[in-house]
Amino acid sequence: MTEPKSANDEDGAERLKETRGPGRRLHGAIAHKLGTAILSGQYAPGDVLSGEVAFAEELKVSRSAYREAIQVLTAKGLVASRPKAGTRVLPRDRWNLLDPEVLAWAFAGEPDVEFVRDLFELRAIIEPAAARLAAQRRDKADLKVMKDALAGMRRHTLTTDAGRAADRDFHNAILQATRNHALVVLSASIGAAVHWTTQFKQRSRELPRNPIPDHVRVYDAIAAGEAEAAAEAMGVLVDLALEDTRSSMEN
Amino acid sequence: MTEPKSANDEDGAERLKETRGPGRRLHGAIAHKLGTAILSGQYAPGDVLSGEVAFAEELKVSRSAYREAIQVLTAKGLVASRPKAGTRVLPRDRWNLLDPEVLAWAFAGEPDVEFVRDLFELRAIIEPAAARLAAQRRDKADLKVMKDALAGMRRHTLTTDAGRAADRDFHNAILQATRNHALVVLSASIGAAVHWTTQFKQRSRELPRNPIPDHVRVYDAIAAGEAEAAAEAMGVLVDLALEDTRSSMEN
DNA sequence: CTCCTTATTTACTCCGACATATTATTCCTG
DNA sequence: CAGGAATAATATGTCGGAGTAAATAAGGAG
Repeated sequence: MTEPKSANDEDGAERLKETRGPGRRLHGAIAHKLGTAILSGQYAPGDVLSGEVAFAEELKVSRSAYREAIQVLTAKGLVASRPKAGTRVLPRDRWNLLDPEVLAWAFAGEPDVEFVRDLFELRAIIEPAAARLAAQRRDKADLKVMKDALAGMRRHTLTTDAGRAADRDFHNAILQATRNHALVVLSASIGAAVHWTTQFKQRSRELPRNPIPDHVRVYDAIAAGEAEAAAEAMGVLVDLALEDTRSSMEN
Repeated sequence: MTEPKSANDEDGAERLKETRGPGRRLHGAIAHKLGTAILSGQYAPGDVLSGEVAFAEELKVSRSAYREAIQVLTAKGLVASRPKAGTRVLPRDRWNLLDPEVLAWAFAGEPDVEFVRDLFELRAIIEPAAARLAAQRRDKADLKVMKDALAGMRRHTLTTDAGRAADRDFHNAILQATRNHALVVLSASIGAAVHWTTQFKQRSRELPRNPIPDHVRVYDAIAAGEAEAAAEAMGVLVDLALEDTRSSMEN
């Protein structure tokens, strides 16, 4: 028996260590644990977390580690803490949902259907506009990156991690080609969102449709410098992706 | 002389306390100090900050406070620290520029012209699309909030804080009416950005143009449920705002 | 000479106890 | 009953030391 003698006491601590690895610090693990708990609705907005000392010793960690984790959550707008009042979960609209890490926490459990819809709606706004700008501003280097990414998608298909990475690279390259730093940053968030949703998509079943032609159409329009065509092709692409995801979430 | 005896040593510490107030914790002040330093280019990506102990005692704060500040910066993607290697400033595209606090830091010093342009380009993408959705989904309560905000803008004008707050409320109400949580969250970032840019705008001179009619046009279209008209009116509004800001930044 | 292994050193990481500051609550006074 | 002062609860800030991970340098094998 390598198990701890008092399974009940060490329960929280054990679960914590599972999510620890190289480069993954202790406070990071705590933040992850609390973050997913909040995002999954285990703590509702307005709820107050049990005191610093109590929580720290329940998790078998020092107060410092716990506090640093709380600072992370505070920085992402999930909680706020004041003396005497305790640490409260903030209302949802204060949450930094576009933060890649928060996004990851949101999709750690069962993803919220509503939120996925919202995310796709955001993609449907951003990406066609980005494609339009990319068609106007891309240079040869951008096109090469996109082309390579397309090749990667063809080679690996979206059922593999490598394939999904290539997909992300493709969308990333488009954002990059807009020469707009704000959009590039958004790409990190949207990329993460796409990653989680497509991964979710894979869970239920194989894709019935080949996504490559849609991507090629977008690429061709951008390469030709046809802004409106690029925007339209990207709009179609996002719509189809939404359809696929929706249908796979319903059953 | 109320100055400290050893001006040199306490320099950093003094500057720190200036930014401290009620609700503003020590580590928050440190994060603000370092955040603005990074955003202003005082530390370039790749630079390594002087060690934990050294920095902490230079600022006359405990290592714990310093560490908590670093965790905040880490959470926002500005820095990363590893044993032996030290704490390094990450490349710009890892920065969470859409985080309201990061945005505030970015505009704490002289705003970067390029970045302002990018931000307006993002507004020009998001807000018309948001207006389109709002026209389709708004209810009576949404319209009332917008109407009140418009009244507030008329009463106070954009030269006052109250007027700018009303402006923000108006744009916020539109985002809210989209019923899209992801967009609402973005509004926090964009709202902050608009706040900083308009504040910057005021610095140089009075506004030559009355912004109210543009806003009324948007409101009317949304109230009438005319999606395309709302999108177009909002597009005009953002374009004009960009023009105003651009002209005031050039001199 | 090059590459891999090992040792060392350096800086972050985590700890826990102590002192302080803040504020929600309570209770007292007018 | 209302307002304000005392109280208690809780987070905030401090300190210094032990632990740990990783970059660099030294040493050995091929």
